[in-house]
Amino acid sequence: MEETPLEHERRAKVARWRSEGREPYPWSFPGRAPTEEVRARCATLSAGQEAEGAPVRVAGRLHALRVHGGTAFADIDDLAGSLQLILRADVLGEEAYRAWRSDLDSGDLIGAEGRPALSRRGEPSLVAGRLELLAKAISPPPEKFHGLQDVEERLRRRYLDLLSSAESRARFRARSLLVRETRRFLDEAGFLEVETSVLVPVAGGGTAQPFTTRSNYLGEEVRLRIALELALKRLLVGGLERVYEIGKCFRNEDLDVTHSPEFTMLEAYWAYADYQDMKGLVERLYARLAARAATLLPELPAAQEAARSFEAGFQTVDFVDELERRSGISRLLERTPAELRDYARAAGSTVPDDSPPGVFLDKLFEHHVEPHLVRPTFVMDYPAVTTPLAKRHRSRPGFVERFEFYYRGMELGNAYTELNDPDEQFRRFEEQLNARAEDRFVYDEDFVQALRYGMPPATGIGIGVDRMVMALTGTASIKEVILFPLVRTRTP
RNA sequence: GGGCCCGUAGCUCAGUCGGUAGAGCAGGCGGCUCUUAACCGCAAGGUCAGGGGUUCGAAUCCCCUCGGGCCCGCCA
Repeated sequence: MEETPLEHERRAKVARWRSEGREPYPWSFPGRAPTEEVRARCATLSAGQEAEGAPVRVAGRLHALRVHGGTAFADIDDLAGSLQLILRADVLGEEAYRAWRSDLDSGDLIGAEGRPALSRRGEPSLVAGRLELLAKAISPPPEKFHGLQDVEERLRRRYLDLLSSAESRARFRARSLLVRETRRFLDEAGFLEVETSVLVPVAGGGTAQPFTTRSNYLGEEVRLRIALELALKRLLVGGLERVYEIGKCFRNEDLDVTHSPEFTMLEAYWAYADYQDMKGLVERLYARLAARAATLLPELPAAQEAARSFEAGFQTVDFVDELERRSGISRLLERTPAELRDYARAAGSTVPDDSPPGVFLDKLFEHHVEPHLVRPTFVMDYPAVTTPLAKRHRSRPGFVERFEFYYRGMELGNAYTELNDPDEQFRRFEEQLNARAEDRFVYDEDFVQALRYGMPPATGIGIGVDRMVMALTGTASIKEVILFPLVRTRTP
């Protein structure tokens, strides 16, 4: 690996430390308190005052070092905050002070022990009586003020993004805690978390292109799942009644601001309930998550706004009514497929002529309605044509019991009253097979077999976890909520 | 798949009409005991993404390649 002159300089410092018998990469730093705690202890001090009592130990990454002759100010970052260390020649000793002043580089991980104090200018600080190098950084961190601006570098080397951006750390921490909150919510509602297979013989539950690979053991081609649906419904047949899974799904398609080939899906299935029950569950889940995000990210306007929006509750619109209203096209359901296709074309879609009519309706909806679904919105009751896994509507012929929900023009999830009639399921799969010239859709025979044993009436939902985090943290691109998004391998 | 844009020092960015490479931060040396994007002085740091072409002369113009971004299309 190439070494820059800066790195050479830092490596020389490591060598010097070692030659003096000091370890630049020690094993631990016990008894360390979060910087937050020191800041809290400073709250009762007045400017220039030092706290009484036992010294405190803190550790973190050196972010800036301001040297003023016999005093130096060092800012360190840890997970949740940052803290100024005050290094003084008269506290550390002249010789030690001089050594630290020249040995420390930004990016170094250091530990300090000392007393909390407010600086004369009122900055919460720790007056360091002892310092320890915990890990020497050979490569310098990104520029301290602007941070890492290069989008490519941020994605390829996420550690640099995280170590230089408190905002990025806060976003990914929020993601983790929101997922934890989701689990807590579903656990409390009596759902059982399960893990089903990522490697499957048939990638069902959608029509997206799967990734394929090969099992040496089986000597067969296997696929990465594109959805969780068919596995979880089998568990309903098996009597697990309320199940959910949060896990990676894979679709061999393009990456854009709302799609990633590898993404995290939450699906939940609830026996003896229908899509109206699921609507209530979604409303309660999002109210809770948005409130949580708002407290996690108090300085983020988008998080505060999301909390207000979801607390106010969802509006409910009807798919066909809303589409007719927004597009100005009347009697949509009486239109011929050719008419619908022409409307879709006029809306800028290039769908093939032989697409099923439901596809045209979806395109029209995407174009005319989706951008307007800014506040939390349930879109209810879809025409049956594009939804082979949902149950027919109890009172509207030609419709299925399905809703999607939206926020800020982005689809966040999709729910049905689940189809559990094995014969009708078989027919719907057949229709889907016939509707497509290319055999992208392989139907899952064993799933129909499972339904023959009886699946309880149930509702189910799929929620894109990445999009959920985007919505609640006000993040515009899915790549910014995925730690290591898929990027092309660099060829030298 | 189509269109537009970007790639210059470790990082953040300038670079005019084609005239031979600039700043800030970081790093080095020196100064400074309350700064917080600290400050002041000195010195150093370049495969201008890569390759080819036009030209007396290319970071700059043209072509190709690589990587990335945005928009459109496709992906229920």
